[in-house]
Amino acid sequence: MRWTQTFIPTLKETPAEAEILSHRLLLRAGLIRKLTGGLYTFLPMGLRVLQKVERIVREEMNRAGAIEVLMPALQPPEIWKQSGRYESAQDVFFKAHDRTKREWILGPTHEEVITTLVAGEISSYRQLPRNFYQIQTKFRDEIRPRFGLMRAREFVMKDAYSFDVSDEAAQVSYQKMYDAYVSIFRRCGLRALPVEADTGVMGGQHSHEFMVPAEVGESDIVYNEAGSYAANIEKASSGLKPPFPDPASAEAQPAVEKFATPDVKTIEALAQAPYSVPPSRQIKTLVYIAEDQPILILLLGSDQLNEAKLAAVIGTTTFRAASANEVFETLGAHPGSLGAIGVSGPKIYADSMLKNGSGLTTGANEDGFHLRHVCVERDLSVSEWADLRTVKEGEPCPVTGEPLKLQAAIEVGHVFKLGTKYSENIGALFLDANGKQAPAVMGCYGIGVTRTLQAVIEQDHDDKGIIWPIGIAPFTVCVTALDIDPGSPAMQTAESIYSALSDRGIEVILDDRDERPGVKFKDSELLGFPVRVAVGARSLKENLVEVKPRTGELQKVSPDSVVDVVVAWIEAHQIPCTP
RNA sequence: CGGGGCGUAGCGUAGUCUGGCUAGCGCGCGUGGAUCGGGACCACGAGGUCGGGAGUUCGAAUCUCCCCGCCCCGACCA
Repeated sequence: MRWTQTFIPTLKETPAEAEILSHRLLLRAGLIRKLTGGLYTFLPMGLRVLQKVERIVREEMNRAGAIEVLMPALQPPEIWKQSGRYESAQDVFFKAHDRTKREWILGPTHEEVITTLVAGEISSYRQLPRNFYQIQTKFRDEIRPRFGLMRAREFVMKDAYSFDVSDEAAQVSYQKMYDAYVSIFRRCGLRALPVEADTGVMGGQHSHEFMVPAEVGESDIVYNEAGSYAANIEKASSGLKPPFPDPASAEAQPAVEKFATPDVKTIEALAQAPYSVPPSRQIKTLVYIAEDQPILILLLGSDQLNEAKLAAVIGTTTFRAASANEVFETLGAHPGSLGAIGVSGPKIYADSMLKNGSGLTTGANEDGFHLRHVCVERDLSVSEWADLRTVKEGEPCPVTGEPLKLQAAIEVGHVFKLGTKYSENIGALFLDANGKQAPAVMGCYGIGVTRTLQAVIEQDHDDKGIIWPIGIAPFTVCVTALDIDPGSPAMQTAESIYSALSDRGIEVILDDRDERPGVKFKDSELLGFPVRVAVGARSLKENLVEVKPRTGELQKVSPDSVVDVVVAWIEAHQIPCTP
């Protein structure tokens, strides 16, 4: 490819619309352009990278035995009603209407479509297992598109769906995908960490997310140094023991005592003099409305509620924090003086850290008053104990006991063990060896392809620009001709190096623009080509050209040997298909 | 949806508070010159519904109201 024959609109200045580095570089390097918020055009260089990531995904999916299909982007609402997700997924739908006003859904995901297909085509255990995948554009009405490709209204996703005869078989399919994902991200040069994840709205039983540690990441992961434990913060638990070891001592505690706390509205205020009750000796009482019913959640004052854990415990995702009015209706006091003592109506969920708790302080359900000397088991009627708190950095790992690390990360992939929810609702049933009908056991596996591309940039760049790994760089080598006069030795040499590298199967771009050397060098660094070969009169006088790996040392070699040098460098630095 | 910020040429911006003549600058773009190994230089030039609409005023980029869009923080996800 010749630079002048393609379209690479690089930007010297940073567009105001981009906040994070990877987004800026996507724009500046001329990889993408915005149409409007959350919608982007892939320009030639961006498209090449996208296609390379897709190629790696295809190779690894095929290798893992998955079968490629392509499903419609437009979907009928009926299948969503059938799976039972029509209502719960409302918020993410982009909808379209045809001339008869009939409603259509632009697919945010494809469980319903694939399960409908399988329901019609698969009827025997002899046809299983099967794993279908596609690379498709998904549409989601994001609350807030942001960070360029990171969270867009429309994005390219690889999604795979496995169908198995049993849980055990499904576990095998799951593991194959898990392993394929490890390979895919490794080959993209991404340091993606598999972490235990919450299943959220997918309603699955078991799941891992593939996370790329990055400051701009939208979720937090928790892990230990040894690498034996890693989980999404929503799922993470710690090895922390409740601070109240001895249940017997509770009986020896003094009776509950009410005391005045005028103007105290927060945990922090109660921790100050004259009260001086440390947060870890307070009970935090939260009021939530779950499926229209108020519930109470009790935590240590020093802990934060983890809503994903709460969802798992109460078995629904339709809940929210109660409004100040609802709180008052429920408990007769305003936030700041809330407690669960004497409360009988709402269910009370208590975090395990409160187990055997004594000598605690809580709100009196009377504005301006608190209660002290509270013993949890003695004074409170807890409906259910559970792990409801959010893990904090430095707490002991549940596996090894070493201090946990906390890190922001970008989710690039997610694997779920789904079970039979969709196959049952949509009727993806098969006959087993005994002639008995059973729903296929499913798994689903997603990779944000466009997001992965951006995550690579976010992970590997410097002040000059992008640093692509060889496997997904738009071109592997950039031959920079410092003199483009067709008769000049520099251009002739550049041309012959360009053809020779192309003949060796190397993807090479020849910078044949009528630009000053500085411009060409800056652009090749901004675009992040792994190797640059500069050909100019100055070096050529000594019969030399310059080989400069994007992140390595400049090397002067003869034009005759440059192809071998470059090929050898590539072979030494590319990421192999298998580790 | 709540909170904050912004909208002036392809891009980055000054001017807006405190209304006043042909709306200024840098990059990029065009022509010419000089130069020819790190976004260099000189000259000339093209390019603007000042996000849109309504209003106030002798006069609006500037003040008022309504609308639209974008960016950032929170709830959502690949």
